[in-house]
Amino acid sequence: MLSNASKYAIRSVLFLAENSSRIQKFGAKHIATELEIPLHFIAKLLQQLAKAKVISSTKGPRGGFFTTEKDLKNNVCAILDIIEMGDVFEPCFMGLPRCGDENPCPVHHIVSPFKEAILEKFKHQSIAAFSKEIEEEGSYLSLKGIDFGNNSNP
Amino acid sequence: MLSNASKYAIRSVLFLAENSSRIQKFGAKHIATELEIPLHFIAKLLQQLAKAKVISSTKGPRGGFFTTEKDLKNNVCAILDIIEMGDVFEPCFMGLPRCGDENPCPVHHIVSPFKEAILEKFKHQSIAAFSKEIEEEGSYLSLKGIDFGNNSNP
DNA sequence: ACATAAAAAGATAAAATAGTATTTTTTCAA
DNA sequence: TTGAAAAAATACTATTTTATCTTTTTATGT
Repeated sequence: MLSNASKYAIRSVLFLAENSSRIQKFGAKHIATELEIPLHFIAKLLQQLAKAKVISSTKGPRGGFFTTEKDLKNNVCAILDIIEMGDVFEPCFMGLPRCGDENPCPVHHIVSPFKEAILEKFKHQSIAAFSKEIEEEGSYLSLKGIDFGNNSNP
Repeated sequence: MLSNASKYAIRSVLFLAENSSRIQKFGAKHIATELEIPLHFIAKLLQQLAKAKVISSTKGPRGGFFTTEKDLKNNVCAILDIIEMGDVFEPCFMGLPRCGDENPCPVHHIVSPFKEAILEKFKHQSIAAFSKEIEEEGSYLSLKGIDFGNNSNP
């Protein structure tokens, strides 16, 4: 549903939202290491996002990527608009050309509410709010180096 | 989430479930036209499915693909097992390597119930039952030639 | 001014997915 | 028993996605 590019981009922006500021920037290398994603791949994505003003960046020594208050007013869809072309959630799960409420595919009534829920979040919830929710919920952008000590895998 | 190959395969099998029998077979060409999918592509997929005994086929004149009572006892996951490699629904929506209930990604609690619902259907509902449901619900495998007469597009 | 750190830009390569074409084999029916 | 219809098998091409590498530009601290 989401391409790797989108997943990487979203996680990176949310990472910046949680950790960066005008005086606390992060290089592509740092982000790549932190989120365990390919350096050059994420670098290009971050550049696209910066160019489109979804995030901010400065060149040179002590430069890097960061988010401003204004950046945080964006939502996840703003990211997807840059990375993907066309609506990611538009196409029918079963591949029917004109699947919709009136002429549904066999799983339309299962897929449709899910799409709405995720779209609601991505479209109407600011990056700032999304980021805050992540903290409150205790969910993760990266599991790097985290050992939850579940003895299921010795 | 599903590849085009999977979507084509599922729709084709459900089409056969609804329309075919031991004495009513369909050639790849017919199915391709009916479901508006590429002929040679679906032909290859149908061959794979027939080889794996998910559907049946006979060569020669009056031959074609069809489903037997036994075939209909399969479920959609049997199709996916042939076409895709690895679990289609396993990977995390956000791309976290070990996302799960204990260490969730930021959208885990939205995605998880959806995956369970669709997996329940694909895993535990027979093709026969799926097909029956399609008839009862009035949902579609193809919208070819169907004009719903909504005046939104004149 | 100069060396350096970092982003920006561009070129290219590898892999996966999607789709096409051709040939061979099987089977039915005349 | 032979011709044709259809699946089966094989080989190939194209496109998209993913990933890497190289060079250029910009800003900063000394």
